[in-house]
Amino acid sequence: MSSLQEFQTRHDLSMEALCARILERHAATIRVKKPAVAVANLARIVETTLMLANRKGFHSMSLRDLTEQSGLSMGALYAYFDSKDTLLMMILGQVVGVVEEVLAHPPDGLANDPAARLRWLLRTHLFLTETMHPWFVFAYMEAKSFPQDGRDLAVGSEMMTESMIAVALADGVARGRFAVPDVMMAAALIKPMLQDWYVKRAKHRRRGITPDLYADQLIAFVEAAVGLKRA
Amino acid sequence: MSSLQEFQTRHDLSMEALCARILERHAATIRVKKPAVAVANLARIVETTLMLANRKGFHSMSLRDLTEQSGLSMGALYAYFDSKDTLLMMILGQVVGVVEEVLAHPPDGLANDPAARLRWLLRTHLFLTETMHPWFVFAYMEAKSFPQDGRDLAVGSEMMTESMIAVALADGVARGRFAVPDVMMAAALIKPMLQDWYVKRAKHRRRGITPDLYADQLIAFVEAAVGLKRA
DNA sequence: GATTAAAGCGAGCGCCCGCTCGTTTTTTCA
DNA sequence: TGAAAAAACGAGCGGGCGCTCGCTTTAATC
Repeated sequence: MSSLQEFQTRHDLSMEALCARILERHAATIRVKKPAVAVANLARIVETTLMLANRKGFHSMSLRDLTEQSGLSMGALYAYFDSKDTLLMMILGQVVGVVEEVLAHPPDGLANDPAARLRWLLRTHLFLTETMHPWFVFAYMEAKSFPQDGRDLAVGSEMMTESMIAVALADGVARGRFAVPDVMMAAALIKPMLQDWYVKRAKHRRRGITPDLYADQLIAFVEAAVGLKRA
Repeated sequence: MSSLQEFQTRHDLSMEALCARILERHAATIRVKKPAVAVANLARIVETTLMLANRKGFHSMSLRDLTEQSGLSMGALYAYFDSKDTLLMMILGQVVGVVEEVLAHPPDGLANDPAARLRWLLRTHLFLTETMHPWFVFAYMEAKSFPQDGRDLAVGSEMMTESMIAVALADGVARGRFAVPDVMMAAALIKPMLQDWYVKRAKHRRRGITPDLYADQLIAFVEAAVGLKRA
């Protein structure tokens, strides 16, 4: 896997596909029976929520804003969630779920090449957050105001990806490919550079940096930092 | 300058000193005449605001929360600001002002040593954000909900520190000390590692990482990444 | 210790919030 | 085609919001 386009053909992360998953997960509480209707409306709701929340914050977005922008009535909204917090948790849960799915299964053939595995991790993370940009901005920026279980979910997800980086680094050190004094610290330094892609995407865009370009530059920067030696 | 303690003796960033500066800046609108009283109450207001806003978001913090936690009445609060947004801008303005002051004046003797200047920038930024931790968390997390001029202020401040890093890198490249393919990109990658110290301080603390330790490790990581050659 | 200015107080105003629920509209299917 | 089921509607509810202002308390001055 090497380009954003390839990544996006491999994984269906369209709004419809993502909302179909949300519907599955919350079938018990969503009152609308016909899946086609439910998915379409969930898509409208989530799309609008991400737009408004990322513009002025989830808490500052009122449900009246949401009805106006989404075209659904107040009553219709409450057929999909039973409180504003539940709406938040639907979105967050989907983000965490996708991260788990996409990152936890690196392709075969990378098991014996820590440098390639690290490259795959960085690139895949960037392509994932690029594809689901507003979702990740939402999860990152609203984390502070999540209910307790949402906080735990988000922190757990963050720790998981960080430790995947750490494992790749440790493997590289063991095989003599990397020179890293403190593996956990290095992983902790790499993570915010990954996150910066979506947190400050407007800035990077303004500078003409594409996801592929950012990936290349980040990988070069990290490989120099961890002292990569040719195999 | 090499340790956090040294930094803190050099710069008075106590709550009182910072609020005295806020008072100066907003003397025109603050209705309380006696400086001693005004500074003391501003300190209570700002301290409480940072605590509540960093816990659950500035917008979710009500002024009634603020009266309860600060011990001041509603009327007393409005002797210091004329709207909740003004309170926000007071804090933000002080953060931006201090960054300007502290970072814009590197000590003499670093002019001809880009590696030392880069080290000084990284260390000083970390020590500054460590000393004013809640202020920086506030400015970073609430940025999205700033009024337009606040956003511009924050973005400008961020760009300034980033370009100071970029200038040091470019100087190093020109003098043959660094090997960096794209100076602006490298600076853009370094900035989020600086910010991670205060954004995720709880995590680093849990791992026993002190500011001095983080500074050492970050500097080592960055110097490897930019290919530092001995002078 | 009286006078006056400074500081502090907090109930109350109008507004908008999240959410409910009786009603209407649309869809389904014998 | 008409009755039942599903979906959508939106005015209205209690309550908390930012903010004001007439009043009380504290401090300074002679």
